[in-house]
Amino acid sequence: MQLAAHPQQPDYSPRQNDVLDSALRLLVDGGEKALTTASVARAANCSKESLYKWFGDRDGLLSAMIGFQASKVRTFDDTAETLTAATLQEHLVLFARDLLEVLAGDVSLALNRLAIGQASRDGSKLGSMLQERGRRQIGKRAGALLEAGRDAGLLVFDDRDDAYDTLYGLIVSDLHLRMLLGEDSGRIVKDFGRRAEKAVSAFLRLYGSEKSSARS
Amino acid sequence: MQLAAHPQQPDYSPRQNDVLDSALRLLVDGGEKALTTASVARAANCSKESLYKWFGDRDGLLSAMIGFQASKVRTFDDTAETLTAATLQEHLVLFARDLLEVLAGDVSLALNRLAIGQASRDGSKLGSMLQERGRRQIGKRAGALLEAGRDAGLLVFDDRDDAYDTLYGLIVSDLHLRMLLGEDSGRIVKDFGRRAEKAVSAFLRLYGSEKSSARS
DNA sequence: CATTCACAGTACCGTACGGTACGGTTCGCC
DNA sequence: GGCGAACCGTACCGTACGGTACTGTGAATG
Repeated sequence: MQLAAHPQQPDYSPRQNDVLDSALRLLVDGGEKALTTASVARAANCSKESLYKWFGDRDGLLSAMIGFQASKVRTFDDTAETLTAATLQEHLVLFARDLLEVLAGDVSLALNRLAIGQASRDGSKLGSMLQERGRRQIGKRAGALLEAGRDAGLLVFDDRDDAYDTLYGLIVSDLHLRMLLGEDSGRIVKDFGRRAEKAVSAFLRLYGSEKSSARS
Repeated sequence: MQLAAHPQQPDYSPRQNDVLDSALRLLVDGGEKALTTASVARAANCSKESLYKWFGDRDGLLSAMIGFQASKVRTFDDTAETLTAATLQEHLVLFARDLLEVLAGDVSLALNRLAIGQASRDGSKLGSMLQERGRRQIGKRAGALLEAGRDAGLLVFDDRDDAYDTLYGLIVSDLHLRMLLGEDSGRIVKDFGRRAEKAVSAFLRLYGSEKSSARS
């Protein structure tokens, strides 16, 4: 479990990180409407003037929040050992569970709602930022895993992105969107473990070589 | 292509439908921020007072917009004929294409963004409304198709919802979310036909009986 | 001690929006 | 013609928010 080092990026001071933490908390609790500059300043015990000095304007604050949160997601590579059919499946299930946990997280949902809300505005790089630092990053982990599986003769596919797209769809389907829409959490079965296993099982039936016999 | 008759619902007068149309147009063009009561009134050549009389308040207008749009989606059942392996595949591909077209539609994207933006607020039934009238409705069509396929011995599954969930994931994956995030449309391959075929092919490999030989 | 810097706290400004009230106009009805 | 309902256009009100300016304060620096 290693924090991903992001060489680029301005990177903020500890004090500013605290402020961003407060802002994220505020966003999670009350949605975008609750995220006013005044309320952020009050929650973080700082002045509005400092907010504007550090982040430029409100959009700058939002971008900083996304970048800050992204800097905290772990991107650990776990494909050191040589893969067997069993370990490949295990790693895939682990990946699927992690993906579902991340997508279902409070902060992730709040930030995605925020970015989607801003998507209609022209400039707003929030969407692409989230896309780049979120899905792309976790996708790299999956991509490495898939290629390792292919190198071990356990998976068969031409295009890695296609395979990953299929895997993602099998794991998530429209669950993410339903959560974003605020569907009563009671109706969403939180059994991510079972869902992950089923998705991986289906994926292996589609892309597994005959060498990897996956029985449900 | 038959309009679905929705017996329930208040249903608005033609004049009010025109207003809702203008409001949707406004939402599509400028996002939620552009959807002020004043701008709606101006675009629809009506008075704000009438808006408040007809829809109660701003939230009532938003709800009415969703209900209005949902009343326009066609839900035609096309499973009259007896299914063969070829026609089943054909119908599934048609369904997949329609689904993608609907999800990629301007109005659909705008309304989903709106509902997601409001999801953090407590009350806001917008999310469940969209869910109920959108996905549920089109899901009924898919469900009927899947069960017809099973009755014809072409598909094998225990739980219809599980099968539909898989089909949906294979078709859409995270494409919907990426569009909602406003990903540069240039990067999204608009080749829905090809995507639909690949998804259905994978689905048939997973759920098709040996009776239905699907070659890619 | 004097100076400077970073910052909190607060007051302030302009604007924009949700919602309401009112005058004027059209249309149907008696 | 007289009357009322529906409704448009606009003016209006209260409030909330983004952003700026100002004052006070504590800590570092010389």
